[in-house]
Amino acid sequence: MNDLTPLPRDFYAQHATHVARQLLGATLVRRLPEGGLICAKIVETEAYSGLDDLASHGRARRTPRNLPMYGEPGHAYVYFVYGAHWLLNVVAEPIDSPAAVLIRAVEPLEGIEHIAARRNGRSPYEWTSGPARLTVALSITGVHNTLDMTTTAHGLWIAAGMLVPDSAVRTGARIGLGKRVTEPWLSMPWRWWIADNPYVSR
DNA sequence: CCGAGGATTATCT
DNA sequence: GATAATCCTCGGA
Repeated sequence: MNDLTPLPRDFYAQHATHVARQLLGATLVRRLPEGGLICAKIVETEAYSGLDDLASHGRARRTPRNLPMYGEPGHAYVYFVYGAHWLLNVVAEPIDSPAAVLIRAVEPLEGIEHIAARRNGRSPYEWTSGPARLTVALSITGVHNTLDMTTTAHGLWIAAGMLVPDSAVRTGARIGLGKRVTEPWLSMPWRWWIADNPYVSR
Protein backbone atom coordinates (compact mmCIF):
# COMPACT_ATOMS: atom_id res chain seq x y z
CA MET A 1 0.00 0.00 0.00
CA ASN A 2 0.93 3.62 -0.24
CA ASP A 3 1.07 6.13 2.56
CA LEU A 4 -1.45 5.26 5.27
CA THR A 5 -1.01 8.46 7.26
CA PRO A 6 -4.38 9.59 8.64
CA LEU A 7 -5.98 12.64 7.04
CA PRO A 8 -5.58 15.67 9.34
CA ARG A 9 -8.36 17.36 11.27
CA ASP A 10 -8.27 20.38 8.94
CA PHE A 11 -9.49 18.14 6.16
CA TYR A 12 -12.67 17.26 8.06
CA ALA A 13 -13.27 20.81 9.26
CA GLN A 14 -14.50 21.76 5.78
CA HIS A 15 -18.15 21.70 4.73
CA ALA A 16 -19.62 18.20 4.71
CA THR A 17 -20.34 18.37 0.99
CA HIS A 18 -16.71 19.13 0.28
CA VAL A 19 -15.50 16.39 2.60
CA ALA A 20 -17.89 13.91 0.98
CA ARG A 21 -16.53 14.73 -2.47
CA GLN A 22 -12.89 14.65 -1.38
CA LEU A 23 -13.28 11.31 0.44
CA LEU A 24 -13.91 9.54 -2.87
CA GLY A 25 -10.78 7.56 -3.63
CA ALA A 26 -9.48 7.87 -0.07
CA THR A 27 -8.42 4.74 1.81
CA LEU A 28 -10.45 3.52 4.77
CA VAL A 29 -8.09 1.63 7.05
CA ARG A 30 -9.03 -0.87 9.74
CA ARG A 31 -6.57 -2.59 12.03
CA LEU A 32 -8.37 -5.54 13.57
CA PRO A 33 -8.00 -6.15 17.30
CA GLU A 34 -7.21 -9.82 16.64
CA GLY A 35 -4.52 -8.75 14.16
CA GLY A 36 -4.73 -8.02 10.45
CA LEU A 37 -5.08 -4.92 8.35
CA ILE A 38 -7.89 -4.06 5.95
CA CYS A 39 -7.59 -1.27 3.38
CA ALA A 40 -10.49 -0.22 1.18
CA LYS A 41 -11.09 2.57 -1.30
CA ILE A 42 -14.08 4.78 -0.54
CA VAL A 43 -16.33 4.77 -3.62
CA GLU A 44 -19.62 6.23 -2.30
CA THR A 45 -20.48 8.88 0.32
CA GLU A 46 -23.34 11.09 1.49
CA ALA A 47 -23.26 14.47 3.25
CA TYR A 48 -25.54 15.51 6.11
CA SER A 49 -25.16 19.10 7.21
CA GLY A 50 -26.79 21.87 9.15
CA LEU A 51 -29.66 22.53 11.52
CA ASP A 52 -32.08 22.80 8.58
CA ASP A 53 -31.26 19.53 6.83
CA LEU A 54 -34.38 17.46 7.53
CA ALA A 55 -32.58 14.28 6.50
CA SER A 56 -29.84 14.76 9.05
CA HIS A 57 -29.81 13.43 12.59
CA GLY A 58 -28.22 16.73 13.52
CA ARG A 59 -31.28 18.72 12.48
CA ALA A 60 -32.82 21.20 14.89
CA ARG A 61 -30.97 20.42 18.08
CA ARG A 62 -28.70 18.20 20.06
CA THR A 63 -29.88 14.83 21.32
CA PRO A 64 -27.87 12.14 23.08
CA ARG A 65 -27.47 10.26 19.83
CA ASN A 66 -26.47 13.07 17.48
CA LEU A 67 -24.05 14.75 19.88
CA PRO A 68 -20.98 13.53 17.96
CA MET A 69 -22.21 15.47 14.91
CA TYR A 70 -21.86 18.68 16.93
CA GLY A 71 -18.42 17.73 18.15
CA GLU A 72 -14.87 17.86 16.85
CA PRO A 73 -14.42 17.03 13.16
CA GLY A 74 -12.54 13.87 12.27
CA HIS A 75 -14.26 11.70 14.86
CA ALA A 76 -16.42 8.69 14.05
CA TYR A 77 -20.19 8.85 14.32
CA VAL A 78 -21.47 5.26 14.34
CA TYR A 79 -25.14 4.59 14.95
CA PHE A 80 -27.61 1.71 14.85
CA VAL A 81 -30.67 1.61 12.55
CA TYR A 82 -33.57 -0.67 11.69
CA GLY A 83 -32.80 -2.72 14.76
CA ALA A 84 -30.06 -4.43 12.84
CA HIS A 85 -27.35 -2.31 11.24
CA TRP A 86 -24.36 -0.16 12.21
CA LEU A 87 -23.53 2.78 9.91
CA LEU A 88 -20.18 4.60 9.82
CA ASN A 89 -19.91 8.37 9.45
CA VAL A 90 -17.05 10.83 9.87
CA VAL A 91 -17.87 14.09 11.61
CA ALA A 92 -17.31 17.15 9.45
CA GLU A 93 -17.25 20.93 9.95
CA PRO A 94 -16.13 22.82 13.07
CA ILE A 95 -17.43 22.17 16.57
CA ASP A 96 -21.08 23.20 17.10
CA SER A 97 -21.86 22.83 13.38
CA PRO A 98 -23.77 19.52 13.10
CA ALA A 99 -22.46 17.63 10.07
CA ALA A 100 -21.18 14.22 9.03
CA VAL A 101 -20.33 12.15 5.97
CA LEU A 102 -21.81 8.68 5.67
CA ILE A 103 -19.47 6.10 4.15
CA ARG A 104 -21.83 4.13 1.89
CA ALA A 105 -19.53 1.79 -0.02
CA VAL A 106 -15.89 0.77 -0.33
CA GLU A 107 -13.76 -1.31 -2.67
CA PRO A 108 -11.50 -3.78 -0.83
CA LEU A 109 -7.81 -3.29 -1.60
CA GLU A 110 -6.02 -5.30 1.06
CA GLY A 111 -6.89 -7.80 3.77
CA ILE A 112 -9.69 -9.27 1.69
CA GLU A 113 -9.27 -12.59 3.49
CA HIS A 114 -10.41 -10.91 6.71
CA ILE A 115 -13.50 -9.61 4.95
CA ALA A 116 -14.25 -12.95 3.35
CA ALA A 117 -14.13 -14.63 6.74
CA ARG A 118 -17.05 -12.46 7.84
CA ARG A 119 -19.07 -12.22 4.64
CA ASN A 120 -18.86 -15.73 3.34
CA GLY A 121 -21.24 -17.22 0.82
CA ARG A 122 -22.04 -14.09 -1.17
CA SER A 123 -20.67 -12.40 -4.24
CA PRO A 124 -17.56 -10.39 -3.32
CA TYR A 125 -19.22 -7.36 -4.89
CA GLU A 126 -21.87 -7.53 -2.18
CA TRP A 127 -19.44 -7.67 0.72
CA THR A 128 -18.88 -3.92 1.02
CA SER A 129 -21.42 -2.31 -1.35
CA GLY A 130 -23.66 -0.70 1.25
CA PRO A 131 -23.24 1.26 4.49
CA ALA A 132 -24.35 -1.62 6.72
CA ARG A 133 -22.49 -4.23 4.70
CA LEU A 134 -19.14 -2.51 4.99
CA THR A 135 -19.37 -2.17 8.77
CA VAL A 136 -19.84 -5.93 9.00
CA ALA A 137 -16.97 -6.48 6.55
CA LEU A 138 -14.60 -4.24 8.53
CA SER A 139 -15.90 -5.19 11.96
CA ILE A 140 -17.10 -1.70 12.87
CA THR A 141 -19.78 -1.29 15.59
CA GLY A 142 -20.99 1.11 18.24
CA VAL A 143 -17.77 0.73 20.18
CA HIS A 144 -16.19 2.96 17.53
CA ASN A 145 -18.67 5.80 18.03
CA THR A 146 -16.93 9.11 18.85
CA LEU A 147 -13.42 7.70 18.35
CA ASP A 148 -10.85 10.01 16.79
CA MET A 149 -10.11 8.98 13.20
CA THR A 150 -7.19 11.38 12.71
CA THR A 151 -4.92 8.98 14.59
CA THR A 152 -4.07 5.30 14.10
CA ALA A 153 -4.51 4.70 17.83
CA HIS A 154 -8.02 3.26 17.62
CA GLY A 155 -7.54 1.01 14.60
CA LEU A 156 -9.86 3.02 12.36
CA TRP A 157 -8.81 5.92 10.16
CA ILE A 158 -8.76 7.31 6.62
CA ALA A 159 -5.68 7.98 4.49
CA ALA A 160 -5.42 10.11 1.37
CA GLY A 161 -5.47 7.26 -1.15
CA MET A 162 -5.89 8.10 -4.81
CA LEU A 163 -7.30 11.24 -6.39
CA VAL A 164 -10.53 10.86 -8.34
CA PRO A 165 -10.95 13.36 -11.19
CA ASP A 166 -14.23 15.26 -11.50
CA SER A 167 -14.88 13.43 -14.76
CA ALA A 168 -15.27 10.18 -12.80
CA VAL A 169 -17.52 11.61 -10.09
CA ARG A 170 -21.32 11.35 -10.08
CA THR A 171 -23.82 12.98 -7.73
CA GLY A 172 -27.46 12.43 -6.90
CA ALA A 173 -30.10 12.51 -4.19
CA ARG A 174 -29.40 10.74 -0.91
CA ILE A 175 -30.81 7.24 -0.48
CA GLY A 176 -33.22 5.78 2.03
CA LEU A 177 -34.53 9.00 3.56
CA GLY A 178 -37.61 8.68 5.75
CA LYS A 179 -41.10 9.94 4.96
CA ARG A 180 -40.62 12.97 7.15
CA VAL A 181 -38.01 14.38 4.77
CA THR A 182 -39.47 16.95 2.37
CA GLU A 183 -38.06 19.16 -0.37
CA PRO A 184 -35.58 20.57 -0.95
CA TRP A 185 -33.75 18.11 1.28
CA LEU A 186 -35.30 15.08 -0.36
CA SER A 187 -33.68 15.86 -3.72
CA MET A 188 -30.55 17.59 -2.51
CA PRO A 189 -27.70 16.09 -4.59
CA TRP A 190 -25.57 15.23 -1.59
CA ARG A 191 -24.65 11.70 -2.59
CA TRP A 192 -21.33 11.15 -4.36
CA TRP A 193 -20.00 8.05 -6.05
CA ILE A 194 -17.32 6.91 -8.50
CA ALA A 195 -18.77 6.26 -11.95
CA ASP A 196 -19.01 2.62 -13.02
CA ASN A 197 -17.46 1.29 -9.84
CA PRO A 198 -18.97 -2.15 -9.16
CA TYR A 199 -18.82 -1.68 -5.38
CA VAL A 200 -21.22 1.28 -5.34
CA SER A 201 -24.52 0.39 -3.62
CA ARG A 202 -27.72 0.06 -5.60
C1' DC B 1 -34.92 -10.78 -12.88
C1' DC B 2 -37.91 -7.96 -9.81
C1' DG B 3 -40.80 -6.06 -6.06
C1' DA B 4 -42.85 -6.56 -1.59
C1' DG B 5 -42.46 -7.23 3.14
C1' DG B 6 -40.22 -8.63 7.49
C1' DA B 7 -36.55 -8.26 10.83
C1' DT B 8 -35.52 -6.05 15.27
C1' DT B 9 -34.24 -2.30 18.70
C1' DA B 10 -32.40 2.35 19.94
C1' DT B 11 -34.09 6.72 19.85
C1' DC B 12 -37.15 10.44 19.80
C1' DT B 13 -42.07 12.33 20.26
C1' DG C 1 -46.08 4.41 20.16
C1' DA C 2 -43.80 5.30 15.69
C1' DT C 3 -40.07 5.51 13.01
C1' DA C 4 -35.59 4.50 10.94
C1' DA C 5 -29.08 7.53 6.50
C1' DT C 6 -30.74 -1.07 5.50
C1' DC C 7 -30.45 -5.74 4.20
C1' DC C 8 -32.12 -10.17 3.19
C1' DT C 9 -35.50 -13.53 1.87
C1' DC C 10 -39.20 -15.06 -0.51
C1' DG C 11 -42.69 -15.47 -4.05
C1' DG C 12 -43.94 -14.70 -8.77
C1' DA C 13 -42.76 -14.06 -13.79
